[in-house]
Amino acid sequence: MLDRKFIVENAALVKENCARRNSKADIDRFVELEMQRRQMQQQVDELNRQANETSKLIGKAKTPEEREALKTQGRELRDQCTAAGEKLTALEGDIDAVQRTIPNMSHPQAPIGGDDQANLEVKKGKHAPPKFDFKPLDHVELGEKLNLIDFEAGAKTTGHGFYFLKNDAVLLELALQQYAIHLLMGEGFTPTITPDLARNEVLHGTGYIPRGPETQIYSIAESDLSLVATAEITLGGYLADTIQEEDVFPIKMCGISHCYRTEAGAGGRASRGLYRVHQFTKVEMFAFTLPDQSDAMLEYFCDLECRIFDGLGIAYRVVDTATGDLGGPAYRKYDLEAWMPGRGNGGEYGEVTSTSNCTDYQARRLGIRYRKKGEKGTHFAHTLNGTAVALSRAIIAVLENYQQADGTIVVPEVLRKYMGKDRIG
RNA sequence: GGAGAGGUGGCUGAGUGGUCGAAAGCGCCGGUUUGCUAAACCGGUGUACGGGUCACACCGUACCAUGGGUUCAAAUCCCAUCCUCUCCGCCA
Repeated sequence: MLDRKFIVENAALVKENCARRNSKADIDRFVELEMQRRQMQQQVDELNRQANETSKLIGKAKTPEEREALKTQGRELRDQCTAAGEKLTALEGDIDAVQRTIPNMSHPQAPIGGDDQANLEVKKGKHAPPKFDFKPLDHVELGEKLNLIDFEAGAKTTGHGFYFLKNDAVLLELALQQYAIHLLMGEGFTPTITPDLARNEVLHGTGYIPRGPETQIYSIAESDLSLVATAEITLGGYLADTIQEEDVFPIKMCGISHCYRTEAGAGGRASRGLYRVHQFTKVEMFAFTLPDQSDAMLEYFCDLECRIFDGLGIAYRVVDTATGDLGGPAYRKYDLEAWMPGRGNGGEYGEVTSTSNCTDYQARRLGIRYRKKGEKGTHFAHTLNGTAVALSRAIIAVLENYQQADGTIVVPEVLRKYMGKDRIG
């Protein structure tokens, strides 16, 4: 979330930003509520002060009569204070509700536009899309022919959008994980395997909203836990409510988790096969940085994502995400779209990874702060997240790009040592 | 799952109703002393919000796991929840 003081002092800028980001957040209402809250806070403080003063006098009262009179006065003051405090709490609740709908500010260079049509292609990968001298199949057909993916069984046991990976697809998934993790460890990331569930508070902190009408999140009944939609949630929560020393940054972590998404409202969108599923595995990168490090870290994350797909020998393009398509927490976001020969009519790019600089938007709610040497007070860290490999979509890209005329799949060079074979089928 | 113990500042750990934002020690920062380092000694050292200042200083309020309650007054008493530790059971 944004800083309350910042919103009040820069209401015009925040409004303008909301317009660019398709956000209907009511800034005027926020400012009005916030002014009321400040006033009420002062009132509560003042009443508290008087009540405290009175309490101290009771200890020093000389006569029982004086004592009783002071007690009565104290009781009245506390009652007033409680009443004012209740109003204050109510105001804070209202403010929070509005505040959390206000998106992050946007990078000045992020393309301005209402949706993904306005995304700006900024680069292409090293490899060109493959040319086939046969009609390429899509991953669903390939998965079925080679007995790699079983959607029917997934639907039977769990429901639409679930699947079993089988046989060499299992090795492929594990190989992709290993490939990504080894690469990231070589870059100084601390690898983790995170919990797949998180407290709702942590979800909120990272900008995810469980139990809303359009939530993407599965909640666990009778608890304050939800299944995570990405390890970004748990990794972001890792340093929640801590104050770090300035010199620990940047902190680079990565985490493997399962990711669960309800995909509410996604009906009708391109969603055949593994592309849009309710559960997949992902290797996620995450960084905590100082404010002046986050721009460079975003470029670095993007570069790593490119290296991972260049290494796999898969064609892709990178787009700079338009303001209207940024979501809540991101200040700037790059998506990497890999070439998927089985998609659309004769192949299309499909999003496989995404990296965002969330500046202090998540850190503020999560309470991730740092202290500068020789300075009073604290500052909020910046957080960034990026997909190293989303396994479901990476598997689509590998299967479709590496299919051969004889129906087999060649295993990308970099995965062979992890798979122990160079061909599927 | 059962029984017990406990959650206090960066850490260890006192504190059982007002004089407590909280002793003491450690750590950390500054200083004195000193060939250097160490030791010793002196001083300082939480966070947030608001007021105040050019900026400091300073003032107010809140915070001793979390949420309620009792009381004029709660770290301290009561209730609930969460978490940690030990033992037993169970289990991968």
